[in-house]
Amino acid sequence: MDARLSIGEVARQTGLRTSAIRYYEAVGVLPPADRERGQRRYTAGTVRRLEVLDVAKRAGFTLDEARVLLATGDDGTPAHEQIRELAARKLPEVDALIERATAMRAWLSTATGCRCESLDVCTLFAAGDERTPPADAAIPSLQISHSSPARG
Amino acid sequence: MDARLSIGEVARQTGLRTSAIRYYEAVGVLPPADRERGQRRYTAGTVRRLEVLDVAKRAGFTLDEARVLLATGDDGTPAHEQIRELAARKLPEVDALIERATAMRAWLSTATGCRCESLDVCTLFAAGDERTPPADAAIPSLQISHSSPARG
DNA sequence: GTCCAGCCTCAACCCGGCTTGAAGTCAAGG
DNA sequence: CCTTGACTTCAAGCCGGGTTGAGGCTGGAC
Repeated sequence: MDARLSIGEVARQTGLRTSAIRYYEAVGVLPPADRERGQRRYTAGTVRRLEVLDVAKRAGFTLDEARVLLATGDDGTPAHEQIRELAARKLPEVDALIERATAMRAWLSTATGCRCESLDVCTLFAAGDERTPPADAAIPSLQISHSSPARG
Repeated sequence: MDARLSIGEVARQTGLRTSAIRYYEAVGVLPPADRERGQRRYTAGTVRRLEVLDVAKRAGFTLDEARVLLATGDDGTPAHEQIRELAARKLPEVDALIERATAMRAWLSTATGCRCESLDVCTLFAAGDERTPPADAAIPSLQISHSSPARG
């Protein structure tokens, strides 16, 4: 169960490079691994965490945020407090991502069939308000309510 | 209609910084703008493109790919050929993104309620095969078919 | 006539997220 | 023995996607 995996084996199982795994340790996303004659030894739990990390990254989490997701106390207790906080913050973002990705998907699949002549006419680029598209409301317009990009 | 917007107005309408807009021009995502006494002048079309760009970026497109989406000939003709190609390539990726984001969403919303004691027990971190979760199949496990990360 | 806002260019910098390379350790195998 | 391969550290480099700052022009208000 704690089959003491080498970094190479973890890399193979996760599809990551060893350099990335070391990097994750260096920046604190993974806890310092146990050493056996100087070499890192991992367990299946690490592989699970790296899979969670993979999904989290693809869902738009930074490594910094992912750190919270993967953080546990010395006893292996997940940091539920912080996870709940993070979750509350990120849920709307993930929802927005899904909404946008879905719009993009529709747009792309429409795009594969579009043959119109000019941008001014192309419903793919129609804006909601400035140039009303040809009443053909079935075409996704990529106009999603967007709170203008949060900028520092 | 081609209301000759200044870069500042475009920035206001899109929520971008002027530096970003100039950068997009520099890297070819936007075509070189018309100049009026040295200053860039845009039309509503540019604002539309920048909105498309925004969605595309959030759906995981790089600027390089977005360039294709926004590319038009001198006549304003969308580059449908390339858009179709790109769409065909990206659709599965966008689908995967949606799938993952949806899983993440479910996970996060489960996470807000989880109170278990240890990682080994926490179903949030359960792997599909090594440790079967407590038969409670309603809990999202973040185990999504994943083609291992494409690495150069 | 001088102040200001808003634009211009260009080079430099920054940040996140790794990768790469040099130099060294260690265990097993021929 | 000596090589091979997998590991170690550390510093430096790279890429995407911008931001920042210096130095300068321009046009309108006071």
